[in-house]
Amino acid sequence: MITELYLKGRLRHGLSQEEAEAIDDAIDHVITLEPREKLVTRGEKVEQSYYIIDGSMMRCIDDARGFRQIVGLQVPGDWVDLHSFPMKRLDHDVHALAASRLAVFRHERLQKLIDDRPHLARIMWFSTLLDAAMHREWIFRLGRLNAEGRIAHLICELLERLRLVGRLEESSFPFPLTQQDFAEASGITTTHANRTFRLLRERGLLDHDENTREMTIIDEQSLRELGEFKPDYLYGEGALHLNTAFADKPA
Amino acid sequence: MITELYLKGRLRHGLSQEEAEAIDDAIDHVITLEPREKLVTRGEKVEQSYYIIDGSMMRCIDDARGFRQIVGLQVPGDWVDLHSFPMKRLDHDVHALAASRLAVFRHERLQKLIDDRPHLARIMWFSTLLDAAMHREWIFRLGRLNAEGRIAHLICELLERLRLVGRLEESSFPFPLTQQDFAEASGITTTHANRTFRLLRERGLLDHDENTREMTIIDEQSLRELGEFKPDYLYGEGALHLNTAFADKPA
DNA sequence: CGCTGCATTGAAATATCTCAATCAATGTGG
DNA sequence: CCACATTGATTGAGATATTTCAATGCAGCG
Repeated sequence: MITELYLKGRLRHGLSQEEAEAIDDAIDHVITLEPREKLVTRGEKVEQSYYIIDGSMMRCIDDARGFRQIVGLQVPGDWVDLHSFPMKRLDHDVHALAASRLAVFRHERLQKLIDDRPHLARIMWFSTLLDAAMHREWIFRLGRLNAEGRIAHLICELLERLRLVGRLEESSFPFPLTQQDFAEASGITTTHANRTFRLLRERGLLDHDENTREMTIIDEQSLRELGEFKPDYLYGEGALHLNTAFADKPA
Repeated sequence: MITELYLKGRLRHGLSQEEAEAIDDAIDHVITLEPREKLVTRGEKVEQSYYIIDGSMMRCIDDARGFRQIVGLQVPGDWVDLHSFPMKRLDHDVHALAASRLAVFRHERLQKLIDDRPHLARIMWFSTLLDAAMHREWIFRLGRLNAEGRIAHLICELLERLRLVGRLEESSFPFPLTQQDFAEASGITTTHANRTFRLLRERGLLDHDENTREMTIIDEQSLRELGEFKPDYLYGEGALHLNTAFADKPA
């Protein structure tokens, strides 16, 4: 199954086998992207949405001087821009981070998919609401935390999301973000992001391999405290058993 | 019509008369709130959603020390927490700002409403996506703008949203936010918000009546430049010959 | 080799926060 | 009517966080 990670750890049990297959069948084709390749430009009219099979993407808005604010990061199992299906255009750009493989869904095809299956329409609605919940948490992160907290929170979020879809091996941080990316996602300068990482290193919360350039998370618990990270917003349900809205009626 | 402002200036033309009436008919009852009254608490399980007939609301997340981050503001014509319909609980608190009148929709009733009318389901999906677009713009606002820009941007957004639903008379700012509220929505301290307002006043962009405590917007154009405000993310009709998603198929 | 991209550091400038205090308007109880 | 508490706006002075600008180092790569 190409879309096997969709909502994994969240509502996967709310999808019947038949529905899951119907989603897979609705794929138009699969594309691959180079690292950092641009996929969609703000304002463009779009006719299809993308689902991440493998890789990672970012969504960003540029300021007047051309500096970038990352407004969202997407991992395997996420739709990059499902909201463009109802909206028909995006209010932000979309780029690949790592080399990525995406499933392309034409909106026309999605329309048919949900015409036949109202339950799938609500599943898809639900996944765009998870994005919105993450947006709100990012507003909190930028509005209330200092540089250390912002970076700690972001790391915790990514760890948790990768864990949910089973893409987290060991404790090394498997996400292709440079310090500049962290800065652009955290509303701080690259210089300051660098100094912040040094602080986190000095406190023994994480480490950075000089050679492989890979980050290792040493003390996730302390990072959570520093970033005031509570993962409930990633589930849309708090405890999985609370959400019976969709689990009740698989198909 | 109680919900006559719903999506006004946006997709109102995408709603047929019959659909608009069906929404009104789905109202369970109407409640009123005192200024600053709390409506929903983060994490609570909810069985209904609220639509603002009159008044204004805020959505907020508290930090570890109990300080508040406002993550969203709602005006007449908005749903406060439509996302709780698919999500079943909220990741943030909801409070009234001004005295408000809300229409209450039981989820059960909403379910019936959209079971019969898939087009309405998509309309409601669309309105939660508008919220998400505003969230993204707030991430940009907090991440890339300084205090002046953040406040200017917020003022511009509220002016534009009130204009869209026809609730903007003259140039005075008709929104019951204190300087502390502005601070809590902008990731700055109240003290600094105060100094920022003084700056904006000294530059002649706005004014503040000592007696009535009312703010007057003098130079909206300059505020837009300062806040790098581009209203496209609000998906208003004016900017939106592109959005034909729902206009195509009113019922 | 000499690129290029990314990480790193220093020093000075600036934005913002913290804490403490004052003021004006409003509302309350007596 | 006054005394008093409350709320929101305002200000000052010093501390701190973050930015800016400029420079260096290091690794991979053609």
